[in-house]
Amino acid sequence: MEIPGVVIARLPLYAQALEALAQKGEEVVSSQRLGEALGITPAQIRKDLSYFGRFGKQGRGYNVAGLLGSIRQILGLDRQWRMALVGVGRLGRAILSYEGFAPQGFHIVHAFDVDPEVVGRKFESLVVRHVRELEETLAQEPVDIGVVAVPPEAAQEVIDRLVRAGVRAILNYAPMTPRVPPGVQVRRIDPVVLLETMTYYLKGQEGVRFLQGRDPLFLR
Amino acid sequence: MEIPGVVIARLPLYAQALEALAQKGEEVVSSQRLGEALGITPAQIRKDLSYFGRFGKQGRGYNVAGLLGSIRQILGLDRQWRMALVGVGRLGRAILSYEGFAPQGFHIVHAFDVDPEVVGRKFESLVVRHVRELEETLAQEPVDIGVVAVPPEAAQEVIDRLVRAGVRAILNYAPMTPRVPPGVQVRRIDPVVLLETMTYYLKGQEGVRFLQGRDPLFLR
DNA sequence: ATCTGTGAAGCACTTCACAGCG
DNA sequence: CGCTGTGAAGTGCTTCACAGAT
Repeated sequence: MEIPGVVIARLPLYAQALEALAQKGEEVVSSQRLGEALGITPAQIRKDLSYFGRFGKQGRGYNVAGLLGSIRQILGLDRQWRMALVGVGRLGRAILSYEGFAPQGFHIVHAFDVDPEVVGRKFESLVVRHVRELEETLAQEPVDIGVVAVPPEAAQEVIDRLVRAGVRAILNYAPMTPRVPPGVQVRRIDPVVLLETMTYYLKGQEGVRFLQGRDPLFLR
Repeated sequence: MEIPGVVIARLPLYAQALEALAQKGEEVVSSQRLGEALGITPAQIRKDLSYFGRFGKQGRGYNVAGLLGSIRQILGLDRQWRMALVGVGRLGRAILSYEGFAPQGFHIVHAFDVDPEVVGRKFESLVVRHVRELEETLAQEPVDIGVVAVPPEAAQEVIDRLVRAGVRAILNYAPMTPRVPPGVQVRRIDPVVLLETMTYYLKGQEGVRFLQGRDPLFLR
């Protein structure tokens, strides 16, 4: 059975909420309560989970730790993931020093740049290599995911090279839309694009405009 | 007429692509070509634009500069937007030094934190105030958008205070889902959540799994 | 001849509503 | 008796296909 992409996109939110519940010591949660925490209908949550199996107990709800474990396994978070960063400017350094990746099993194991000021320097115990060594490095020590933090003009070429080097997932911080072959995953991190989707609703001066229709998945 | 949220979410992508075309000196673009640049069908683009008016010339296409201007106006980007940052740790400082906001009309005009090490210090010519001064500061110099870069445990309270202070849009960098009253816009920036939506497709070991169904809007 | 704008059809996701189980 | 799991119904977005403009 083929699972809607939008369902996969919600699973990490479920996992995040379940982690918070687990940390509070909650052992059981109903689709009702989980839905309230996430602004998602209980029916949606039950339907989503039903794509993957039966995780709940009727009359009781879901075991928090158990469901969290199941979702993590579904998402492939029961292993470590290796990433290569390209672009070690201000943004790239912020990404390198972000402590949120490792606890979820994501590790930046290579960093590349073209700037002679940066190549050879060490950040967070990683020596920056020149981008020209990208293919060679990834051939010897492959990664699962490429993280792109270069200027938008350079991003397409970097992504092409990552893909040719076998990378099948790209986390793209550059403000542009890359072209990639089918089967290569791309996700965009672009705060300005998100801001621009909010100003539309703000501009109605104190107007009472709401988000219409289905919540388009930058859910909250 | 009420416009689907998903349509609003695509407009910034159209604007971004049009800016790139304008910079290349292109004067006219068809829905076909624009769609190819964005991985969106031409019909989708024409339908989206038709919600707001008739911007094209039959037989020719769209004037790049003209359409860009129209979209910017629709999104409310024909003015400046004031933002307040809460949380001036590593992430907050990276946000403060990000040069991508100003060119699109977004300006951080206040920065708040609770850490005595940080309060009173100056970053990018902004003096960090204590969060206890948030309400007073925003009463005197209001902002349109709140940017939240505090630890997840603190985020809900910060967002509550921003909303009570009149902020109706939140850009949330904290890895949690806040509850906000209806009419308040929230957008999430969470690289880990996006990574986790990719690992699902990666884990099928060289498997040929593709994203199914409608592209869930973290489009590329 | 080309490309837009759009009603209508198609399709995918969401919500309903209830059987069934603890 | 509460809550899950799930077919069926409902809804809204996407794509089609073509009239119409240049």
